[in-house]
Amino acid sequence: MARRRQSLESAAHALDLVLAAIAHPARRQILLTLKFRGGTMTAGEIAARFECAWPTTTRHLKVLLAAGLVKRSRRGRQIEYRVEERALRAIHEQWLKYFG
Amino acid sequence: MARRRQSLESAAHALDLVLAAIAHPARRQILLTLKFRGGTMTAGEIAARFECAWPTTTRHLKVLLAAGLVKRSRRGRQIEYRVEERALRAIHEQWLKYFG
DNA sequence: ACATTGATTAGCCACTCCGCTAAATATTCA
DNA sequence: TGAATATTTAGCGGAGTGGCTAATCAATGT
Repeated sequence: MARRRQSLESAAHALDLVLAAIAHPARRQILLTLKFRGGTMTAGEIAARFECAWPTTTRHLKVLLAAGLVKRSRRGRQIEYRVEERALRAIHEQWLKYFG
Repeated sequence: MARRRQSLESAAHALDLVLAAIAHPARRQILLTLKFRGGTMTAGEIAARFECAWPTTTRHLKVLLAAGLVKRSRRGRQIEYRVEERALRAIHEQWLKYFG
């Protein structure tokens, strides 16, 4: 039962991370851009498409990463980010579905 | 076309308000509580169910109100809040549907 | 080894958010 | 009118967010 409680708490925390992540328009835009362009882009490609400075984009990516909304992997000198749409399902599964 | 652009911008802004509103766990809890208890509660009933001080709850309600997620109406000395589930649909209609 | 390219981390600053308490604003009732 | 009740508004303070520039790390090519 303690385990059950803990897993519920983790789930709640996960939802929290996801909803906090998508609360910022720039991060939603990053996810959409990734999705629209085949699901995978390098950090540079992403940064190039946004007005804000590269380090700012990096930080947004870090928030998305912490929420599980993107994964990354190094590819030579570049780092590839791919969108993890699965993580978005928590929004419905853990919250939205309770409403009509 | 100017009108079209403006309406898109308003929609984007509306989505922004909704997502910012539900980013906070207390506000999600308020919406769930409202829903669970028949959709309508007075400010006092809501405040009584939360640990934070009454003015804090009032401010959360204000954020939800600005996002269109609740409506309120005075009922004698009390103020009734009701959940507006319709506003939640923007999440799917204007963003989530673009993902798998 | 060294320079170059790709990306992150460090650190600063302005602003917002969210908790609180105290004061103000309805509305009802005596 | 004045007291009591229900709720909001004002205003403070600490913590977090998000923008920036400068510095750093990692991988490649010469």
